[in-house]
Amino acid sequence: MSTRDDLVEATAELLRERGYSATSPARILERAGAGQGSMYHHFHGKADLARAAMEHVAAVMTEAVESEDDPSLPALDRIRAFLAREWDPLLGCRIGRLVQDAEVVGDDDLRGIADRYFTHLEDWIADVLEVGRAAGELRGDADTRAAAAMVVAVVQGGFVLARAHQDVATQQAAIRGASLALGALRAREH
Amino acid sequence: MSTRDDLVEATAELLRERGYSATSPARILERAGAGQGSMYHHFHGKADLARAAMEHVAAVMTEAVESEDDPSLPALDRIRAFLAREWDPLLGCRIGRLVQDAEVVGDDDLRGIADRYFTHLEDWIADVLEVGRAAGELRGDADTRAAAAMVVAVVQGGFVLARAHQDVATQQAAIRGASLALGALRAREH
DNA sequence: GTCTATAACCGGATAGAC
DNA sequence: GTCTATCCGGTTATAGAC
Repeated sequence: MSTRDDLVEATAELLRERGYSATSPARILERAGAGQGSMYHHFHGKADLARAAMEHVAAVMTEAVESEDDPSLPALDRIRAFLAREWDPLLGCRIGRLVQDAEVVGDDDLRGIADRYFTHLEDWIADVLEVGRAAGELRGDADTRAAAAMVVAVVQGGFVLARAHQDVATQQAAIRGASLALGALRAREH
Repeated sequence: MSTRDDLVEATAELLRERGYSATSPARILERAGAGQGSMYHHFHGKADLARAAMEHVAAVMTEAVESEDDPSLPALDRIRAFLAREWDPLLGCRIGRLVQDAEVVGDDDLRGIADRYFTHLEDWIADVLEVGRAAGELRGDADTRAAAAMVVAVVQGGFVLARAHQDVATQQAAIRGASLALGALRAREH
């Protein structure tokens, strides 16, 4: 693996463990086993390196969600499988966490990565639900965009609660609550 | 108002605007119109001042939620009124935001304030739903703890999405989705 | 109780050798 | 392409005068 890749990898790890502001170039270099010259040769600076790392992480996470999906299942089962994924709540979402950092939100390049990541996820869920509606599985008047936003928000909020409590149980409870509540979208049985 | 109160007030504002790590004592002093000596006279340091500010904010927010509640309404209406409160999503939750900061989570005094704040909120919502179940409004098998965790998580996750998108609409959609989905808890009509 | 001066340290970035 | 030495600015904390 190239020094450049080592730097991106080390940055991604530290972003996950400590967030953006609290991650210093010095620590990145230490973990990557590289000198300062390498970093400033391959990247313009800390923000540029973080941008590369965030883009890598967002691509990996998006790919993971879609590769685990089984489109032959009923829509609600697909969404419930998404909710039931293995999250790592104590570390927080690798993307969502960063967006609470003023430096990240103040940099349109960095925030844009999170923006597009969540937009893609919300669209994907809404599309799955639309398929379910077209198949008659869901109510004709189901608000699929609202439901998709709710699903993504429950996972993200679960991370917040897990970190506050230092305990994974509350995120699991929130996800269970959302899974159960999604039953409200189901078309009435005849 | 005393210098001490000015310091707590200025800290609470900056915590909201910039988070914990990015808030320096120098900025607090500038905003409070005080010198460094005052701060170190009244508090042990930055963490101690933040603790006072977070405790103040958590108390104010808890009080606001409970004072806006109308216990004579049906349970689902009370929870939906909570969800429909005026949030300020672009700034993030004054408590939940801080918990993504490694320095806050690493300090049990600071994290403990967030921990207790959310525990209290989850308990309050679960209690309201229990009242609704006892009154026959909700299904007998409703998982009130899961539903309470979901409600708090949707609000917190909505803050995350609002910041990522720099747009309040997604939080509103998530809240609408949760409000609608809570209908799954309602007892069947006979 | 409040002030200013200063210490000791760490952040991000640059310079220039190899 | 990678290294080390160095700069400048900002951070938290302390000292000691008023």
